[in-house]
Amino acid sequence: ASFRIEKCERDGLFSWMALNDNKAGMEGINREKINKIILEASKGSKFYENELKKEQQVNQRIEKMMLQKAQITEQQFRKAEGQVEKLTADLERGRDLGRVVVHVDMDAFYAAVEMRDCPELKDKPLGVGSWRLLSTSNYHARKFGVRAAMPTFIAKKLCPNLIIVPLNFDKYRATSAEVREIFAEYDPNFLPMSLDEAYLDITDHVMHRQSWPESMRTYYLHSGCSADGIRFHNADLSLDLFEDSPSASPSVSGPAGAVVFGTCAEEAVREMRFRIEQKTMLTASAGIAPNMMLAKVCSDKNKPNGQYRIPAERQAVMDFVKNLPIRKVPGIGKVTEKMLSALGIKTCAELHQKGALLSLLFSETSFHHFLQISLGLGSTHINRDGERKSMSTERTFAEMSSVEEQFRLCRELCGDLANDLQKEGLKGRTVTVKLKNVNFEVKTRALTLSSVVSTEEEIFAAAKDLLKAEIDHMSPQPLKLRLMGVRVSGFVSGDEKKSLQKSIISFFQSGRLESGETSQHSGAEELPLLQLAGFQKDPGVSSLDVCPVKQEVSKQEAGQSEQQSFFQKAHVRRLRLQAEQQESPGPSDQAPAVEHALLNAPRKEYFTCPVCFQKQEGMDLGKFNQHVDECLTSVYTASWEQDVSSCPAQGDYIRTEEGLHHRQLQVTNVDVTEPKIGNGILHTSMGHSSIFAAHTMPGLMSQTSEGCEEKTSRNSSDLHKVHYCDGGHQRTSSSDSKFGGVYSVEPEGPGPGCPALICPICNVQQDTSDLAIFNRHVDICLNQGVLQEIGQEVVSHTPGIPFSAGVKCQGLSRGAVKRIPSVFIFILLFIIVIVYQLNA
DNA sequence: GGGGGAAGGATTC
DNA sequence: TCACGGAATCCTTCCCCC
Repeated sequence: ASFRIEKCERDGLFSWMALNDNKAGMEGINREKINKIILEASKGSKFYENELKKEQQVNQRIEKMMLQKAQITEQQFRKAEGQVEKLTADLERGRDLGRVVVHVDMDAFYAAVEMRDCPELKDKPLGVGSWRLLSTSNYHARKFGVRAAMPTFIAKKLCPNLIIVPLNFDKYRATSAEVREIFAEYDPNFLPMSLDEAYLDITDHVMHRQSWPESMRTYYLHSGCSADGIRFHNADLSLDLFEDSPSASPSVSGPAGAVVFGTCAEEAVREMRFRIEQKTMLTASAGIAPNMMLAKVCSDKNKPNGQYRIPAERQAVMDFVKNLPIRKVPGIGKVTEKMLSALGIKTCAELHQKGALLSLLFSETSFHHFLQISLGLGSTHINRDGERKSMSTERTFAEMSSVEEQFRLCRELCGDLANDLQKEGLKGRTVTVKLKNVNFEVKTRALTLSSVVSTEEEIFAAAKDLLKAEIDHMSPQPLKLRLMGVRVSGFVSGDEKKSLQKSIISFFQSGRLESGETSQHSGAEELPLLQLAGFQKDPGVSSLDVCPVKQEVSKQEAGQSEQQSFFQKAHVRRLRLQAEQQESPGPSDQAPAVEHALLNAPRKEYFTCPVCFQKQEGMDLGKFNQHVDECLTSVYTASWEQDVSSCPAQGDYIRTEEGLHHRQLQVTNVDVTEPKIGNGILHTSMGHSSIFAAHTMPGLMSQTSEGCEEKTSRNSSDLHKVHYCDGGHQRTSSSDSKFGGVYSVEPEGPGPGCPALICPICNVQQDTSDLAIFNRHVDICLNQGVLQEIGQEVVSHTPGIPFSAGVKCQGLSRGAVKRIPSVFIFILLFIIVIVYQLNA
């Protein structure tokens, strides 16, 4: 390593590690001296080694790019030039100079707040952050080369007198709120980018301002009192405000220090900055331009405490952009800078000159971006409605090799993330685990689930499998980590949420992992019958968890979760029994008794009856089953008394969590004494439409109403397509459903006011209004599917990992089907009840 | 070939 | 103090499946 470093030093390749002085307040500093100190301090560290590695990777990319460049023919180049010309003309046509966009950035925000609240710090070099890393520094410290995101030990080497102040986000948030109040007066829809910066579109404000009387543009200098009670006079602070543009200075007059601002955009921004300073004692810088990209660059131009405006004219924009270093443009970091630099591009003008070359060497997206920059184009519409795409939490720590600690931390992170997600009411489908080893190498491992997740258990169920996979991958070497993070992304949109609420299928599948997890040994290969019954994969249980896992019952999760809890608990019981019966296979080599201990945090337990929805506490599974049987019997008995030959009518009631509902539930042809699968079809009537919940079992051919066949294979990921009817028009949708879909049938067909009888299994309309005949047909369909399914081995084990929920059902005869436990009837009932609930 | 997922990387504050 | 963050977004590349 030392040889490599020496070689690099010789070759002068340290620009990669050198100080990034692309920051206000760092002009005119002794770069050479500072870089030498940084280099000496960094040399030999793991971080440094990793940085060198990264730099070499970029160098390889550049070499590859140069090879590509060498192979470009004259003809290709001419063609590219033509395309660039055409695209440039298109972009020019779309140029919009009509908006007045402002980017406001508070100067050294955290440091400025600390200095304001502790004036003794005002003239001293200050760093704000931890003893590991600085978040920012004041302008005194910047003169020494101390800047944001610098490790504190290096900052101390650069500036031994540096004072370190810890972060105090509550204070920054409070100040930020004050500033935002002012922003809102200029643009109620301003876009905050962080605590200290925001974009505003003041086009409307400036327009209205033209007719404002002077009194509305007059503000007063006043004395104030800082947070710690020290008196100050803002007149001192505000002097700088008017220095950058004397010609446009507002007039200060009168004994009270009245300041009158003008009507143009620059005056409006100056007024805004004045008010910010008066209110918070902090200065802000601003950029005014026709688009966001330029406004951002401008706000840095006269930092600190200054502003800059690019007039809304094409030539002014082009003049500004001409000599602008590409590194100043947001979005161009050190990698892009280095790559472009290798092509001889350092300014935006050069970026445009080499447009043809760039179009041949970079992706279309990148090239378009470059071209826009070179023309001084950017977004003129401030998008305030952007939805969050992901949420994550991560933590850096001292080296961690213990599997026990790693799993514990993983669970903690999942818990933290779950809290954050729940605060914003978000549920996502993809769980990503981020790991950084002690060599600073970062790995991410992601898993996209079939249903959305948001609770600690659900997230942890996926995250720990991902973590486990990495631990196993490293085995027998320990996984030495310095950072772990968990991210949830793939949030459902508003529409999807609605559809999810409606979908009983996804309801059942909550917490169940997709096929991809199979390879992660996560126990996706559960018994389909159990899946159908809602015996979903316990989010806290993977194939690793042979020990019983208790379920946490969140009080916040009403309704659905309560119903889920029964199945989860029953599943847990099943796991427990299985575990007791089997020889304990023990945890996998690394993982753990510890992991089990972690997973087995004590939790409150109770069952919720899926029939009467009453909470059943203090019962063991036997007693609870007895209760469910009794409930079922009473439902069956009641349903026998109904006239099964008439069309479903409204008028019956069903009990749900919310109470009794005016809905009908019919159960026909059910043999109470000997429940038989498929021997009963359940009808639900929802006014003008009937809802049938249908399941498509693995290996079953389901037929759509248009006669097309959708093959469903054993691979659950193949079961995405759901065909369903909607107002007579069949649609195909990609859905979470693994079992099938929800069939909505218009009340046309056999009789007025009666729904057409469409078999929910084969999806073919039946030419009868006789429910008994129809039921017989569905029985046959259902039995065929079930027989096909259970004729196969429905539970597969991950080799070497006994999955305790596994129940083998092989080679069952038709007779055996008739003796399938009451659970199946019970499952069907449950489906119906849920359908009612959701539609109620 | 297109779409989607996974993984890694660049960039910003 | 012997040491380099956390959160979010977007992009690219690779791979698999249809």
